[in-house]
Amino acid sequence: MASQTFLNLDTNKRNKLIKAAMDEFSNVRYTEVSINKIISKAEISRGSFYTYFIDKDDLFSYLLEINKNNFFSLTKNVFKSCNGDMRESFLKLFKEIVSLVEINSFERFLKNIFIYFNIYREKFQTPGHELYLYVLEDISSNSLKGNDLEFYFHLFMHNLFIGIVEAIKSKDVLLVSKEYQKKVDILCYGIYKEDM
Amino acid sequence: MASQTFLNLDTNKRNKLIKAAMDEFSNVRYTEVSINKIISKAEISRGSFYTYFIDKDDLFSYLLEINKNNFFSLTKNVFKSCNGDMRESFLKLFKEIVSLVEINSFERFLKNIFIYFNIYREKFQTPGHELYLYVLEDISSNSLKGNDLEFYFHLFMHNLFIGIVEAIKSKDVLLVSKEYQKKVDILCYGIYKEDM
DNA sequence: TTACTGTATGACAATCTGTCATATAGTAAG
DNA sequence: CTTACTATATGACAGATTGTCATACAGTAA
Repeated sequence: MASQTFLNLDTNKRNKLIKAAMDEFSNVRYTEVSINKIISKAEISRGSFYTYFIDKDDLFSYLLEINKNNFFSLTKNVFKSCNGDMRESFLKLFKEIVSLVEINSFERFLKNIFIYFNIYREKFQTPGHELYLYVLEDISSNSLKGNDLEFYFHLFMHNLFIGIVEAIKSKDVLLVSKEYQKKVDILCYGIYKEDM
Repeated sequence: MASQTFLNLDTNKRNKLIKAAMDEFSNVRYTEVSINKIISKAEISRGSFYTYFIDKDDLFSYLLEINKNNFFSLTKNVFKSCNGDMRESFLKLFKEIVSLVEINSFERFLKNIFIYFNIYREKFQTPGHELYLYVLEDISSNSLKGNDLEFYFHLFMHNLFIGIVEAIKSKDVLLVSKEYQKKVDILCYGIYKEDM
């Protein structure tokens, strides 16, 4: 997961590789991402690359890692601005991320994150728990049932991920957005009538 | 998606290829599945393979297709035996599938189905709607809110998939099983207190 | 016998990946 | 200064993979 050698590298050289990798991961499907193309774009030798990273998965997980912080702070801020209400926060998060995707036009990278997340998860740990701890203080659990805040949080977060993928895929963001809201409401209030 | 040429094939020859492909998809990660290995195991030429299928994804989607029916009828039967109750049915489905996985020891294939489902979904349509129509008559919607039965069904189904992946991965089936039940209950009754 | 259609084949070009022996550069010690 | 050591860089190489294509074969209909 990014060798010391890589971290010791001159900033420019390091960024050049990161840039090249981000570009590649943003333009083609994960399966088609070619280390060859990345190293030639970054103008480093094949051998060097393999002293920095073990393989494609390793590189990908590093890219996720360095993008993680943005996501963490976005989440925290949204929760703050919604007074910690789960429903509000996750509705807002969805909107924010969708517009981020539209603006930054690295759909493909996000797509890869979300679509290949399972691959990633097969090898690496998700930072889910870490994220939870990071925003915990900003979540309000007053109006929630039971004692499973972390469980709820992960569930909502997962649902958010799915929603984002759908939004990126379908391009009919409005429809997907409505469906996402429905799902959030189901998670909040359930599908069974109350007098059951 | 399986050319006519392939479908015209002598049954033995066809099954030999299916078997070889199933084996391969059951033993290694999707990314590592090698068409080379499949054709040599099935004793067909490289050229032949490519008159049958376009590429790996195409082959995979065909394998899913021929496994689909088993899943369809399992689902239908479970719904019948649970008098159409969503909660009961999806709890039971989970148990049934988990034990199926244990018995049949083609974990890797199922793993690939579930883990690489997103890849599949990127290219192909899921049979979700078809399945819904197939079991519709056996679903009871009396005690459910609103008018979104199909939406609910997909949501529960998706949740089931996630649960199965987790079960296959973790091997601590008991824990995963409990978490799955929790999720089902959240989908049924929500996380917010009723007097909200 | 001819012509046509459907199917099979494996050599081929174009990749790609991970490794390794070798080279280089920078630094610390004698 | 030079010896020695460590960190880093390199690209050739072996091994594999993929998709294509010209060619061949076989069965059938005219």
